[in-house]
Amino acid sequence: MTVRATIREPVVAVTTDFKAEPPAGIVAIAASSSEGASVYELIREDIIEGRLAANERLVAADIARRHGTSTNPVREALQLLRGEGFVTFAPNRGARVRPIDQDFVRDIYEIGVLIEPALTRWFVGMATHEDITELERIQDLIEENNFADPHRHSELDTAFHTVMYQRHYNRHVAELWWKHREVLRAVSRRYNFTLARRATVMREHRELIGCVRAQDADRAGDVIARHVEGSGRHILEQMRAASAARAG
Amino acid sequence: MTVRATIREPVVAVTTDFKAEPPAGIVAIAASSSEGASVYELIREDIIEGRLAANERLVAADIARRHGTSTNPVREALQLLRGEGFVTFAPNRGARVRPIDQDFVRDIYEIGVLIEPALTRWFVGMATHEDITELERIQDLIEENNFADPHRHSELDTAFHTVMYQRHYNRHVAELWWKHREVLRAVSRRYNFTLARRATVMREHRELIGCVRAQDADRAGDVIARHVEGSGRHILEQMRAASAARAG
DNA sequence: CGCGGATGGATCATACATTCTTTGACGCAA
DNA sequence: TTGCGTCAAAGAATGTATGATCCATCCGCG
Repeated sequence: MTVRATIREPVVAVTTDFKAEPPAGIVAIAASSSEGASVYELIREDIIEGRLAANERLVAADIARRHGTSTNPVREALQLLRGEGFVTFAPNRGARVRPIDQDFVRDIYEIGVLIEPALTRWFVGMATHEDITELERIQDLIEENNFADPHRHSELDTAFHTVMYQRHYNRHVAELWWKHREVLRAVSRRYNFTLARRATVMREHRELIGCVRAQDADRAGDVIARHVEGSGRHILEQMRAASAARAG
Repeated sequence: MTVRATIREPVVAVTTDFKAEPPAGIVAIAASSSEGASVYELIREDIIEGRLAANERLVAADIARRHGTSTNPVREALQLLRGEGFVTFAPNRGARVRPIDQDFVRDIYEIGVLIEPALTRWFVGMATHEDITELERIQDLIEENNFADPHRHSELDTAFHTVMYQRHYNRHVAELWWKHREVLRAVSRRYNFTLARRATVMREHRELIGCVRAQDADRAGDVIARHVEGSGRHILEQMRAASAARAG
């Protein structure tokens, strides 16, 4: 939350500095107003981060008061979120938070398993020498960080995949990937990486680079499928563990 | 447009009567109000049907006047459409129609090629004898109609696929499929089926039923991939032909 | 248990303030 | 004359405020 306040100052993008950004062409839905953080973003964050309980009612007037605006922008933000699937509406009964539960996460990562291999296969056929160098550079940074700074890992990991997908001709698929990626990133922020998962991530990234270098698109697709599948399962396991801990 | 006026009367759903409906659990975003046709639906139809030109500006006040409402519901509808990808926004410059062009259609059907095989494979493992009977019944009706009534074919064809996907556990994927299906259906309404395509559709549907009966999930997935791919290419070809005709 | 009012809130209609974009007229300079 | 920058006015987007109306839910009363 407080981080947002500092965002206004011009961030000098050093080449080694990674900030998770949508692949070019995908307009971060972002603020429609001049304000740094739109109501839309605030509500969305609250939902994904779990600050709003599942199925909690979203009363327009309350939200407006809380964020110091009127109901009109709030209602528009809620409609936007509805279109994106984060909020459900019942006629004349207003909006509710769509639960970001295990089913939701499973649904999301399964879509990733279906589409990322296709994106990856395409990338293998389009990769330049510079792309491979960039992938290796990022992977070096990932290993250098070695999960010490979770947030940095998340940014680097996203950058790794963005290098592969950002130029894909199918902007819808790329956008689909990006939206799902954001959700999973937010959810996984709540948990830590197991040692097993850390090792697997490193191995699979290196294996992937090898496939790209060897121009083996099909194997790259398989690796990515395994990678995404494993990532999703890992998050699900963490969620299960956490809910089991809460329960008893 | 005038058709909408009759929608209010209760449609008695005879079993042999097919009306394309979203798979259970998918709330047709539909009206938030009591009105039969919400502003949302009207704008959406206008975009998909091509009545609104690509990149045309969507001025809230105009739309409100045209539909006899105030700007408030219109703005919400536009945000909803933004979330669904039918409308693009530029800060302080309002909304524009996202072009439903060849690239758009290609993007959409490619997503279908990626996800429908997974849905189908799952269905093969879950299909009951009743499901197969239902598929055959629908296919019989399709062949009986034999493309004579294009609208009826569209409804039946959608029903065929809905039988397979409607019970899938991953509601996100099912919803994704449904949304894309609706778009493709609307676009393809503008064109006719070639004779070649008609034959292929029949053959693939029958082949698919055979796979389900034989419990061959992988082959069913392959058939569906080919089926969706072919369907997408067919629409694209029609669009190309039409635009070539316009141009020259 | 069922019914009727009370209440909260959704939905919509207006009206208006503010800010941004666009556009075209105008004037100055090459 | 032509090109270009300036600037004011119009057109819209965006946000605020307020009231009307309708619907869902709750609560007390019979």
